[in-house]
Amino acid sequence: MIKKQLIMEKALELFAKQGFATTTVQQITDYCGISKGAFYLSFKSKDELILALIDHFMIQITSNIDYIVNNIDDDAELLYTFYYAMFESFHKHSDFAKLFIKEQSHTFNEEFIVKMQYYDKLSERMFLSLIERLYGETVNRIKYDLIYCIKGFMNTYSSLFLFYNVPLDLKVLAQSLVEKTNLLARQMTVPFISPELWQLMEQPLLGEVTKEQLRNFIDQKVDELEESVEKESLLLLKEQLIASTYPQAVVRGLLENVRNHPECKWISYLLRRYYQF
Amino acid sequence: MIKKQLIMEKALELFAKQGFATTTVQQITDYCGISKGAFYLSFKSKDELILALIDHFMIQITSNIDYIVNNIDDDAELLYTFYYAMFESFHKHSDFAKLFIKEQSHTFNEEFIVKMQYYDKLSERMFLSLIERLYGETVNRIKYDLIYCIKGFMNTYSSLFLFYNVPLDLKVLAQSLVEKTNLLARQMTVPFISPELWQLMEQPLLGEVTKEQLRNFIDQKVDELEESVEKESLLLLKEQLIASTYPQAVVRGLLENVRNHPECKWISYLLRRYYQF
DNA sequence: TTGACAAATGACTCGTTGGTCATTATTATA
DNA sequence: TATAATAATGACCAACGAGTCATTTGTCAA
Repeated sequence: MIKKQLIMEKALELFAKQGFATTTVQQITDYCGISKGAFYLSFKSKDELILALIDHFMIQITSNIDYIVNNIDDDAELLYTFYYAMFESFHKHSDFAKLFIKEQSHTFNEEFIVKMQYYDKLSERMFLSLIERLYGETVNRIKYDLIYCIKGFMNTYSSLFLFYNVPLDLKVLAQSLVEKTNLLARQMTVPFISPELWQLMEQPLLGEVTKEQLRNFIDQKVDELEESVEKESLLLLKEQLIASTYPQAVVRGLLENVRNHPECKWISYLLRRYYQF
Repeated sequence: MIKKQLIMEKALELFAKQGFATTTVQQITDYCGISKGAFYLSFKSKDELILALIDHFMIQITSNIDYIVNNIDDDAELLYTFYYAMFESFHKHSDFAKLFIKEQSHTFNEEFIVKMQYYDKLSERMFLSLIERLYGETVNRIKYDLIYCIKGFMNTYSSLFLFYNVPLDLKVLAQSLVEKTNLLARQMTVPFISPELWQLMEQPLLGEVTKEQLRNFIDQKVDELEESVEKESLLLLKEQLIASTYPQAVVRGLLENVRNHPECKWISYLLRRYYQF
């Protein structure tokens, strides 16, 4: 388990620097100070490694942002905090962000493409719910364009500080993007992306998670965990899924217990969405 | 010469579909109906091929846009026409656009990176001169942010129609982006990219072409060309570089002769910049 | 100390692919 | 037609790198 983490860390460094295809398994294992065979004890293949990396960090980032956004009551702060948290994440995990941007369009591995599309749609959804909450009905006609503008901002501004070594003033960046977004949201009148166009692009729909899937996820995680508050909380949350016995406050508390454990972020995110907290 | 073109066309198709790394030389030659050896009569390596493709199309697109923008007098139309021409180019050369987006970050080949940075800076320059012409002094503090917004728009909106098979209404798209750009240009007050930050990122400066370089370019092109008006015009333009004997009108005329020949677009673009037409 | 089990090693296999070159086909010239 | 020059071919080579597996090393309970 520790070995796996070591490989992921070291590999990420190399991938960010050289790209996935040009980094050999040998390089990774040399850099880790382990043998090539040891690599294949932790990962079935080189592809599985990058898939694991993507999941690991996207889960971390997505669920973190989602939590932050859902715990801000004041709409005036919302957008600012969102941008701030987003770029803070990219900055903190800059190696991952580089990898993610560089490898955005690996055409070969089917599973990889599906995964990327999944997270792309996921973030679009996040943007959309943010927009709807902030501007409500008034932006109905232009909301899909807003999503794309936000995506554009994220893209260009993040590659700016990722690939040039420039100092990064997160506060100004967030402020600046808040202003841009507000200007567009409040005054744009000519949308390009109509609801129909949007639907055309929604083809590979983002499925909802079922109760059974959630239970499986929890079972899996529980096996990997040591005895701890997190593990106990997860087990209780599983009980709750089967037969809801606890009041909402308890469920929220249990989720809070679990939220900060890096291994549980994804599950806690899914559960929060499931319970619509 | 014809063979080279055939290879470029067919290879572009395959690259757009499968990516550069996963397309083998064998696949390319099979698709062209020629032998593997024949490939290496036209290109020294597989890398040289992609470099040639990038140059070929970027020159085409860049010089075309530049020409259009420089031949519009009415500022009211300018931005619209710019966006329209830009996306029309991407649409027309969609295979190239796909390749370009997909391979934006090949870390391995040094020459490739330099080339991409060069064209990136080139387009930034184009955006900047457009912005300065349209909005003048008033946008001085926010002009670099405007560049990045435009880059962001180009990026997200083009991948939208490149990778999803959706119908494309160029007019609405251009209109929509014009509105967005105008809104931002006229009301943005919080820039993120300060002049100093901009300078930090300008490190690999875009060199000016010298008279000698231009003469070399022309000599090279002249050798490749059949007897034609274009060839004669180029020779005269070379004379003019050495000892300027003709009035401006003549030079302009000569450039006009050369402009539409696909092989001469780049030179005509460089000359126009040199003479500041 | 021993022996059973698990973890780790790295030499090796094997498929792939960019690039070469001796040979053959084609065209131009005398 | 003969000869030279040029174009084209595809079998072959060498390098590389993902993944395997027989063997060694380490661990721990009896």
